[in-house]
Amino acid sequence: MGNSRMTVREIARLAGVSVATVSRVSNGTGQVSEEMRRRVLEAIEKHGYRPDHLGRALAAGRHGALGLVFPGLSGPYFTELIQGFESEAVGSRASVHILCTHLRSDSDDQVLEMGRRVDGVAVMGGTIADEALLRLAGMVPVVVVAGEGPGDIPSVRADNAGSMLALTRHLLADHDLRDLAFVGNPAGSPDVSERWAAFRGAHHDLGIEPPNEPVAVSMQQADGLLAAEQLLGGDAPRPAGVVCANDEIALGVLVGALGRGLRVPQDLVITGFDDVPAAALVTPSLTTVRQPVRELTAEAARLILRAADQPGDTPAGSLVLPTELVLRRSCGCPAPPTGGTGR
Amino acid sequence: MGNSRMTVREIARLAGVSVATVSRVSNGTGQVSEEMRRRVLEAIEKHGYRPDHLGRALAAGRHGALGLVFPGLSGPYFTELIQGFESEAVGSRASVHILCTHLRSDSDDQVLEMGRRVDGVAVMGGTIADEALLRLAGMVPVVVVAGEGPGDIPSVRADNAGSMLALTRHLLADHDLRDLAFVGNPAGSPDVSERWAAFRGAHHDLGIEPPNEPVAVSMQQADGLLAAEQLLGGDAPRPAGVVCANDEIALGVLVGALGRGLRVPQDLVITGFDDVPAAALVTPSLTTVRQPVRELTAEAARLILRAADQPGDTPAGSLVLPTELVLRRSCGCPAPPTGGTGR
DNA sequence: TGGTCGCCTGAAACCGGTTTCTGTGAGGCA
DNA sequence: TGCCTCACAGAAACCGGTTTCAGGCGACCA
Repeated sequence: MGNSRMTVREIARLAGVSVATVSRVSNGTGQVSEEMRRRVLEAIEKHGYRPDHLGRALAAGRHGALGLVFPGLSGPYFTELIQGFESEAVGSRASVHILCTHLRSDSDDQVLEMGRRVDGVAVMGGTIADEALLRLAGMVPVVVVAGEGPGDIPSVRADNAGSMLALTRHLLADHDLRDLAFVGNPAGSPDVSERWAAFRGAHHDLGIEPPNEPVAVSMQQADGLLAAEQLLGGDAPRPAGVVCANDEIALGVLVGALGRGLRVPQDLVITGFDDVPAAALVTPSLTTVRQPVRELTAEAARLILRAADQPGDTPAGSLVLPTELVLRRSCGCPAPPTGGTGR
Repeated sequence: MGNSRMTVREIARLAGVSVATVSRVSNGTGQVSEEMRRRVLEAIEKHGYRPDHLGRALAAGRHGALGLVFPGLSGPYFTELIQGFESEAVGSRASVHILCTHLRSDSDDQVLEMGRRVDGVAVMGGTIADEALLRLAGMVPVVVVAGEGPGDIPSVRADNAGSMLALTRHLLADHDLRDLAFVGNPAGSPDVSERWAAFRGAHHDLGIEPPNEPVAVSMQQADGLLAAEQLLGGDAPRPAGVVCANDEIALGVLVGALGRGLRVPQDLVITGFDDVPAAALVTPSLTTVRQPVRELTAEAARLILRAADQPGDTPAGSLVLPTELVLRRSCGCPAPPTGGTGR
């Protein structure tokens, strides 16, 4: 028993019924007499039959699968994105296809190929060319996550600008800091681009000259350590504060600063973005911006599933999820009143 | 043009040929005259036809997809695993389905469902019940990654014991340390279980009494911070060294120790496992064990693809990839001679 | 000129399901 | 008793490809 080679016709033969009846029983659709149902269920049970996914998908005209495209996996941000997406998709009985485009020359082709295997795709902003994105959107529903798509492709993003504006203003105005550095590569992702723009914007609002160039590094802790080396290792005067594009970089800068004997925040202020779990636990705890990362892709999955269900529906436009400034010790603020974890 | 609703029959009608000819041309199989080929290619080009994946998969009896099952995503270790798998699979034109079983009650069912959608599955050790694993192996080729499967299911693992034995012996014998703590939950994964066993084994080999209990926490940096709190925060005498189940925990402990004003390695020795990029860059640089994480899943993908190609083939047995002890500053060793990154 | 061989083509079967459509028998009502 | 309705079962079409199989036709050979 339990052979997976069973087909609906084989079960029909064994149960002495037609394939239509087997299909009806196994799907719970249509009218089937008690006697027939019993015979079919018995045969199904006895031989461990489970309908083949391909046959079913072909007949239904839908794959029962969702795609997720991202540049490459780096750090907790991406794992949260994946888990948010996966959780929502599996909840709707859809499987999840992933595609890392990073360092792959034919990624646009790969994405189009994915478009023929799934019912819809979520694409991280800035991952593939606009032209490929538009062609993809011509085959299946597409949602851009953490970025904006061309045309009327809907998107789900976090409010980068609002909180980064508030954070930078807090450092400049409330803590009266000057000479802030920004660590992160605006060309690397739409998110960082928005954060860098808001960082500069806050300076301009207050009539302060912002730095001309960011310290353009990638988004992992190791990159933060490299940035620390660059900012703190030489003979150049060190900045008063380092605004990092994400928490991982910030943790790297923090470790680099502590390893050099600097006191944070007295000698150097450091801030992050994302509010990863470690941010609340390091000493000093990290001032950062909390964003609903999982919710980003979960919402994208919901949009895709809805669009796949109702082909004629109009795209949902762009959705911006709120973020929240989380003030902790590393910017010079006193420890939060209770517990101090901020979570 | 470019309508994705085109079918092989439609193209055949437009080109004035049979569906068999269209299929032959689009696949490059069989013999087709130049004239026919030209007409078919013209129609394909003109209408942007690309064969539907479901129909093709159904006819071929293979999905062109591989599955990867893991408990949940935490940290760089898992992202490396995914990327190793994805890279190898996409290179063979197979798409990648992922499934996070973490905190999901029906994960065994989900895994079996995945078994009907892919040509083979790689499952992280300790992720699903043995019984479900055996049933899955009855439907498609299965490889266990970082662990051992029941029955004769092949597996790909890193040599945890060898390097952890060497590392612990190094701390006990070469640095003459006593009272080492182990941070990590052996019940959480086969990897940690093996490392904990080897940690104790090295003690026994040298006639030293190991600690009875590990500091059982999860595998992320935040958990290392919690472990630091537990080990260094109270009034109890602090250990001479902390052997961590992975680098992330170790970095957490390191940050916790530095944040408390301790000097590493003078006041406290810390070691990790994995050799993540940040390990070489922190101050002090982290003594750890390098393991070929991407290679683990890449090898698993290759095994699966091979098994899917040759159904009668015997399973490959278990494969143990070598690991390497990387001695840096955090155990008390002098800085490596050149550059010091160890990479 | 007749026979054989080989190249090329298309009709049809097949992969494994779902769904429509037709038909049959039983039961209710006049 | 005759007619109508309704519940239920099965044959067949369908989803979109691939592949087998049989046959047509031209070339080559005797």
